[in-house]
Amino acid sequence: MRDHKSAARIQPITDEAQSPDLWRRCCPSFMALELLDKAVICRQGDEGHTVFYLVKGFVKLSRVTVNGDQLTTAILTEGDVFGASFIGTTGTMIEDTAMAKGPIRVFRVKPEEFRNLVSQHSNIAWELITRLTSRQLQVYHKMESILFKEVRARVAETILELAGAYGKNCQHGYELDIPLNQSELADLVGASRPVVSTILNKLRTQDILEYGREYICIKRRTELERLMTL
Amino acid sequence: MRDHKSAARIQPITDEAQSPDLWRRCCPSFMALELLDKAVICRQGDEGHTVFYLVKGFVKLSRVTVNGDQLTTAILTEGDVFGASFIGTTGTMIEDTAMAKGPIRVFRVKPEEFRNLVSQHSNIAWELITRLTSRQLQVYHKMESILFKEVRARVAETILELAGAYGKNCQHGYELDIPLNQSELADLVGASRPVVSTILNKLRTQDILEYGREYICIKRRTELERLMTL
DNA sequence: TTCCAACTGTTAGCTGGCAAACAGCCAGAC
DNA sequence: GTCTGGCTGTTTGCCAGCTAACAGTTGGAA
Repeated sequence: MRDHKSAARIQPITDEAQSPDLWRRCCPSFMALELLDKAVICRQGDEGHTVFYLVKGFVKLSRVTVNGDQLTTAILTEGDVFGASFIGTTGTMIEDTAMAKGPIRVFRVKPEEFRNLVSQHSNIAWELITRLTSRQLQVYHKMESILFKEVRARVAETILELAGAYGKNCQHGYELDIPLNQSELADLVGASRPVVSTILNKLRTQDILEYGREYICIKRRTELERLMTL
Repeated sequence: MRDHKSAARIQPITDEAQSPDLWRRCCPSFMALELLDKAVICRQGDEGHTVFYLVKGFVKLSRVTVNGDQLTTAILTEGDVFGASFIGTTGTMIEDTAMAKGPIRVFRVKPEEFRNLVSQHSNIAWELITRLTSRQLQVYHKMESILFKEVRARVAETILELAGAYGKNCQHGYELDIPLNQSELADLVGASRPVVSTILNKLRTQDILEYGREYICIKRRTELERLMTL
């Protein structure tokens, strides 16, 4: 079984794309923002006349369906782009609410200007393309899991994925860098909160995980990995 | 409810990207292929040292999970790119088998050369970016449906989506251009074949659909649309 | 210090859809 | 023609996970 996820997730960003000067040159409307945890960057339903480039930190993309069901589509990292789905250049609606998880730094520009930037810097264009492609793969993989694995496996998978990309060592083992509570985890996994809660609890009694209100820590990784495959 | 899918799906392709000469200039390995229905273009598990650009026709991307479950990830149209997920430029595995649905025309090049092409033609780069982004949106939407809608609604949705993008008028109403049998539809919907079969049957007796071995035809679109929203 | 809001834990009952299994049907091969 | 393989139609259990509902916890605000 390939684990492209944990491997592919964090790619080094070309320094070029991080340089405010570069952006400023192409984009009159350029602005760098520093935001705090839980800040809402853009909201589902807004007219998408802005492109955001995440320079540092994590952003959660989530949506609410017409029936009020909650779903988290993705957790973004450094180098990801979101906001306007610059499809037709014309005002498309934003599909997901973007919220800072922990403090973040983002660049903000207008879509037309972003297009300029990309057109004039082929390596930024290429980076964007590879990123979009790998996000693509991730989503397909997640769909596969949702369709064919049971919630227990998906919880394990999701936690490992988060740990792989955004984890750091702590005293027990490996702690997630992202503050997530159980409902949020459930939304991310695509399952109901009660089920996720029970699963986590069982994992704790088995000494595989340790967790509290807003953190999760992996104690026995290999066990988790075993669970992942149903 | 927005129907970005049927709307956004078919975008006119810039003629530029269609020109073999242009490709030939950047890509020594360039080759244009004409393939017949059911031809396999690349196979899940292959080393991905080729990029394909679909010039004309439809391509089905599907995969088999470790447990043998079948899943169709996408149906591609003119202008879509597939094959190597040119993430790390290095040999990544291909995740989905690509099969021609009906006769097709594709361009084939090496990933490095494709990168050249894209770097030297910013509007091709941009087109690719917008396409990837809109495919992104579609997948998220599909995930949402899988999680929160029942199979009946998903069947309706899928058929409408296919019709919107790839349909043409026929004597009864609106016929899908793509040859799909029930198992294939089931794989695309993310449901089991028996369930899909029963649903289709019921839709036929309700005079909403007409279908046969490899074709589907919508007779009462508005009814289908009503079903779509559960 | 107490109170409240937001989080976690747990149960009970219901149900959509799955797997398995089989029967009819059709189309092209021979 | 007739045979065979693949497609379609349908039924029967069965169960994972959902909703609803409630109880226990906890941490910060007042």
